[in-house]
Amino acid sequence: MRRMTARPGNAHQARLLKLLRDGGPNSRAQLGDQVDLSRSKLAVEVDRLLETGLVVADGLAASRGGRRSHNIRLNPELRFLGVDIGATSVDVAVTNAELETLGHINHPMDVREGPVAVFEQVLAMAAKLRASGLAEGFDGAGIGVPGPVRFPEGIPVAPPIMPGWDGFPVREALSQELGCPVMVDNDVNLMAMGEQHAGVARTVADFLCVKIGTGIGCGIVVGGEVYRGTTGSAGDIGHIQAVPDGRPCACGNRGCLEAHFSGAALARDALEAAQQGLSAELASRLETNGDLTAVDVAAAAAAGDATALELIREGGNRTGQVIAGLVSFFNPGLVVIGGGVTGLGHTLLAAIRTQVYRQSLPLATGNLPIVLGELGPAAGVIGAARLISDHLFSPA
Amino acid sequence: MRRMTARPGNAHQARLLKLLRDGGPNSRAQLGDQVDLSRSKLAVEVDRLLETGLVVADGLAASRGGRRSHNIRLNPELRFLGVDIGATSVDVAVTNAELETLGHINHPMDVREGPVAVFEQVLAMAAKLRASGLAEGFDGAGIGVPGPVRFPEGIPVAPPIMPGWDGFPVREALSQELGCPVMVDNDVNLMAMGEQHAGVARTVADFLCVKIGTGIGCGIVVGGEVYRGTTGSAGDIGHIQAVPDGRPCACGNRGCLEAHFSGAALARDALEAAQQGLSAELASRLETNGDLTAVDVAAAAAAGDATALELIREGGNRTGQVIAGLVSFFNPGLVVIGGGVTGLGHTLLAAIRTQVYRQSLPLATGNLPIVLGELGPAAGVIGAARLISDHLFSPA
DNA sequence: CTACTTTTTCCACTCACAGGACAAAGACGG
DNA sequence: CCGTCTTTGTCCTGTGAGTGGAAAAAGTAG
Repeated sequence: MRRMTARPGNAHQARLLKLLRDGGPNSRAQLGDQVDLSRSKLAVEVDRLLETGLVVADGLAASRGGRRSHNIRLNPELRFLGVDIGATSVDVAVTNAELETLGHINHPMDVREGPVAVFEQVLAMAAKLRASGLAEGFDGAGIGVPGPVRFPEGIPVAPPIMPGWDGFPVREALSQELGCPVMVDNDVNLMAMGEQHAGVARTVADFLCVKIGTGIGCGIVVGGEVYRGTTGSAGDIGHIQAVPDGRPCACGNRGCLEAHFSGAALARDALEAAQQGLSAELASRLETNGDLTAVDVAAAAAAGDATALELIREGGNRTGQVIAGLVSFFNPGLVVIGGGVTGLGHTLLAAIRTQVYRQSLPLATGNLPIVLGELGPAAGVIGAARLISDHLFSPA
Repeated sequence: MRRMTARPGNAHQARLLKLLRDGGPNSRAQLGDQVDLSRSKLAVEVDRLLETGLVVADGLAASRGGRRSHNIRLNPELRFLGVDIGATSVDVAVTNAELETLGHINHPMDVREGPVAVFEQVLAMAAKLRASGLAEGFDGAGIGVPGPVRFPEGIPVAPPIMPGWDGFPVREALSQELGCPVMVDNDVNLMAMGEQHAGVARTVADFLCVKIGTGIGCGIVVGGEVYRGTTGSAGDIGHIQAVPDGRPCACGNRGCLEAHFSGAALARDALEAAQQGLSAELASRLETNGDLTAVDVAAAAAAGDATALELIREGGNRTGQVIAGLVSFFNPGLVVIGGGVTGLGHTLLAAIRTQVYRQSLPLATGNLPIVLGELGPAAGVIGAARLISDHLFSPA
């Protein structure tokens, strides 16, 4: 098919598109219940949307007691590409316009290989998804990168863990290659959008989404909108001091949260423990794999290894301490914990909760859920699809 | 005069009122340059505003080369009352509709005496201002209280330093007494609004406003709007842990920022130092006054007293450390330092700056001014007037 | 006094939208 | 099977907001 290029012509159409995206097929009458428009006006706007091809008829709706109505839905042939570039792997997914994941693949890849190599990989993965019949082309793509982004231009700025990406015109380059509109954002922000769209944060206006992976970041949502800060580096909590005069960090300071707890720090601590003979479990895993990662620590903890549990608990305490500060400051309605270390599960969560509930004031914590993300590795790509759909479903 | 009760009838009128508030008298043509409306539409809306009495004619404008235009301005008889209830004193000011302070008085008062006693004082001060001819009555009042507020209802919730205020219907009670609309907010938020309206933050959309007085709080402005959090306690940074296992705090924890640096903590430390004979300067002041406050420390520091300087420097370091974390998290475009301890001046500022610039990443600090508030004790009352004017100049 | 600007008013025209009337299509009871 | 009721979809007209051009009003500059 020819790719869609139409955009909503006004705010009403944008509203309707978003309702159809979030609510699935709907009759005109049901839409009318949700927007404050006269039936005539609604009919006009729906007709225009049908003309653009963004929306198509979709059979009869269930009867509500009288004349049955015809459903309409977003064009089922629309396809969005969601790309989540992590520090050590790339996730790519295809969704329809309702942001349902149709296919999702993951490939290990070091982001430090630079934008050219990474994009080659991303394009190959996109081609693979296309070849498997899930899409003939893409109507838009959202890209998440593990570092701060100058959002309007879609360009990474001074990303600490992505040497070689600074100033690279990601948005422009990928838009060219994919032949469709592209939006770029920090991967943590996308995770927050993902959990907001389809995960635990569906009903919350103000929340924090802490992602603990190779590094540590935090998505900030204010009034339902992602807050990115003055230079796009908001939520960069990995380098908040967690331990006075603590471990040296790559950033040049000491005691950064990231230096004490993150995928990388955890692997290092586990290796140390294994080598010092503190944990038979970890040592045997080291023997087998030749290396240790956060996954090994999670497995060891699941097997009841005391050292692994202690590592997780201590890391959780550190993280919880920082989050407690953020909770006092930001007073969110929800805190979501996600990222690669979600596998550490409830040991981690319990440690974080303990710190936050102990250190922050009751008014801020009284009704504050602290939960694990619901979507796991899909949060990023769903958030990416959501990002581009928000863009495309806004008036031009 | 009869008090104004009119409100703008639509968003255009609201926009015009705010332009006149912030820009002073303006001709229709000048207003036309700032709003995106046709001349005819503009004329209609201005006429309606003139009819309501909110706006009046104000002579001829300066020539711009052609026909001279007639200025219009907000009714100069409109009066707002700004009230800033601090922990240890009350500020009350009268402004006109352009938020220019016409009179400002301050009275020491302990907020712990409870809402009834405090309001008696506030009403007496308002009466005094009225009696001095500055106002015949008030068209609206903004109230700042030193604790979290459930904003829509204007009711303090669980305020730690204001026993007896929890759940007291401040908005309703004062509205009754003053006979005009009232809005209530946290005093720190009002300080932020004040600096935004008439101080250092005029051009910044996202900034933090740290107020160090008896306690420590932080106003958060996102996209030009004050962010209050889910339960109204956002910005409550006084109980963020600044020193692991540090001093015990009234909140039950240890090492809270407020326990280590605030007006109260500074007075306590100064007293200790004086009694231990570490500072002749402080000891002599203790002799004279029978007590020591932050003001004495400021004076001693200004006189070059090493102990006082050290106290300030250490407090600034602690505060700077916490602010550094907030800067990493929030990535503001500006940090304003204000409150009672502003008298500590550049010694304090230098200590804070050092910590922030050292601990936060360059991307966040690169272009980040950290400055003292410009308005001093007037910030709160101006912010209060701004709060109620924002409310009254919005469509009903 | 003349030519040119700027401001203000006036007016006709467009357009979005509401809301009623009516037709279409089904549910349901008899 | 038929008539009545309910819901849905379409048509149409009235209304009010708003635009933009023309012209009048009131200046400035030379």
